[in-house]
Amino acid sequence: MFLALEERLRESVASYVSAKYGSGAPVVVELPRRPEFGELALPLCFGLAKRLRREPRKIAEELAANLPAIAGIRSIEAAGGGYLNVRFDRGAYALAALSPAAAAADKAKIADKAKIIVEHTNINPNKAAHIGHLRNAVLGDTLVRMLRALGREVEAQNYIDNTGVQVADVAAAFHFLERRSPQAVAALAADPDIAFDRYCWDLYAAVSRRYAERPQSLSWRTQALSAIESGTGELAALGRVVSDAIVDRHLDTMLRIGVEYDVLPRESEILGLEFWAAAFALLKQRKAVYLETAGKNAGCWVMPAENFRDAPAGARPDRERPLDEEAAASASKVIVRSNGTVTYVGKDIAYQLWKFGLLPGKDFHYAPLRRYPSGRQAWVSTADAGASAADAAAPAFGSGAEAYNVIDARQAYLQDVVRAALRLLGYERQAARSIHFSYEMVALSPRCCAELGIELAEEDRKRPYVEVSGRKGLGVKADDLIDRLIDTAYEEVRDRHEDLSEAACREIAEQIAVGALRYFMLRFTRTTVIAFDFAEALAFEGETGPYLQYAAVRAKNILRKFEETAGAPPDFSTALSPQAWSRHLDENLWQLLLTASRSRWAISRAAAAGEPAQLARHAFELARTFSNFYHQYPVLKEADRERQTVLLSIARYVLDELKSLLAVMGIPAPDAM
RNA sequence: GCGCCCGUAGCUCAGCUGGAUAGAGCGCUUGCCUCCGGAGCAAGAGGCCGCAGGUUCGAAUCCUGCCGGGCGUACCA
Repeated sequence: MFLALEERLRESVASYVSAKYGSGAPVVVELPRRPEFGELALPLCFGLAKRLRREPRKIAEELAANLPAIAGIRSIEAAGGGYLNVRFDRGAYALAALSPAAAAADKAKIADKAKIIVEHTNINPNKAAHIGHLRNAVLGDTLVRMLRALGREVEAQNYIDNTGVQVADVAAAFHFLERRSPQAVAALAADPDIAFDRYCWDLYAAVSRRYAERPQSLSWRTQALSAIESGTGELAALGRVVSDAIVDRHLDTMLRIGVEYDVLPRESEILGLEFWAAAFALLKQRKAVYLETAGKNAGCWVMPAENFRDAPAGARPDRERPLDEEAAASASKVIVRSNGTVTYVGKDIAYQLWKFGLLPGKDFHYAPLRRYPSGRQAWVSTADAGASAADAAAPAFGSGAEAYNVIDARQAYLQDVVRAALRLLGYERQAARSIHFSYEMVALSPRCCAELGIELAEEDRKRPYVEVSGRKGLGVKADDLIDRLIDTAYEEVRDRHEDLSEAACREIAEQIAVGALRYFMLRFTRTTVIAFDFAEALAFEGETGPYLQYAAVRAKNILRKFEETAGAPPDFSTALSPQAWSRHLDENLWQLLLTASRSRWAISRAAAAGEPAQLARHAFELARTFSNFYHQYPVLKEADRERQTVLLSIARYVLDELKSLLAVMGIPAPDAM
């Protein structure tokens, strides 16, 4: 609704201005900073002023007087130093916003049908998920939901690095430290009394300590790594048992917060089905990599640094000291190690190529992994063509037109290397559409460390925050945080609802916990380091998920109580005339309705900016405006029937829009709180 | 050293492609239940937007240089 009108305004003004002043510049439309300034503002006269060498205010006045009428817009006036303030025809706008046609018209405008692949979560399957992984999953899942809400086809992929060092370390720990067989570990993983992911969390920290204390035990890692890569032997079997069981736990954890995946491509298949071999052949053929013969990288296949660094120091003429050979070698990126095994970057290059359908003749086989309660089916890659019945039924994964890689900012360097590989292979367009959707880490605040009883090293004590480290076992586990959120919410719900059963309270508490957690992760822009603090994460008041949920509950209550006492409400889309709207639509009501009507605009703006936090902000603004309305307008006590219908229809409309915003953020809308 | 990110109210953060009087939440102070549940509403105090230059009619926003802080720069991912 809002989007359509904004579009119409932009086009109309642009064509008039280009005809009158010959300016082809795109017309920028912004939200006025104060409501008195109208619904939209055009700052274009400032730009015109320069070209025309006239005062912006004068141009604005001229435009305001001469612009042709635009349907749905009541007035355009000059304001301030040269703004054009635009006011809508409120009655007509309200009527249109509430009509089912408005929503349908928005949905019909799907710009692009091409498939988008969003890769997120990507947790090493060797230990329990922690809060950093939650940020990744919430950002990724919200991105998926935003794009889907805008009508795009989106494939959610969760890449499983089941052949890397981290899994090798835990496999080695079971083998060498605990002397357990794959069968014994499988039994451990199946034991309902043992949280296997937590068990591995501790074991991973233990083996890392062991490496630090006795470096010679690092040979365990080497043995495990090569066993896993060849796929044979006890250590390889351990690796499989560990990673499969942990992946299952991760899916459980993520499902708790409403995160689902379409497909889990695994690194074992990148290797086993020779995706990597095919990619390596391409890289060699294009001379994107070469075999280093001297220096510290001797025996490795490397990619020279100038391919992925825009301005290497040696290439800059203003630098007096050019890069010497030693430095050049150390800046190169090793793709294949001297022992012949491939690094993560190499495997990721193969994966990215597959995502864009650039490995001819290569595809995974698939096996069904789990069916979500929502009905969505998750698949996992497999090398085994034997499961052919299911395999044949699997959707066509991969071959996307665009890929978002939700990966934390610390991996920017590796992402640059992967993109450089695409470019070197001649896939310039795909490289440009392989987007590193980066975000800063979640660290632990000093207070949080104190609360967890973590003893900090001397140098860490002075820091503003401490990095989470799986290797050190330092962090807050995702499930622990979710449990605490539920417990805290449960106490609150219990206090407020003596009428509800324990199970009902529990369900509401879970919804509140998810709302609190997801909103917490979304409030921050992607470039902000979150210094995690329990007090902040567990807050349910102010700008929090539960505040938004509470606004929805209040709207539901109004409508429910109305129905209980007065029967079915009228059809709001037809019950009121534009005149009726104009009679009752005061400034507050108008601002509320207007804010609600901007939800789709907010989604597309947040998607375009790649910043889910903007969406969170908008949803909060809507909830806040509604809370004010709730307090100020006693809907059920309203004696004037027509006025009551206006109020009710606004409540209905806000509820619908708020629910759709919550859904895009993956936040449940409880019936009661 | 080089690259990227951050520095805005006591604290935690917004501020969209430069635009109108710099915003929110928490905390603090003060009001508000004859109520559709207060996880709320209203009001108030609180800001050399790190510093210094520059570009511009106009800079929290763009450029340069400093000063703090973080991350990266692995044959880990």
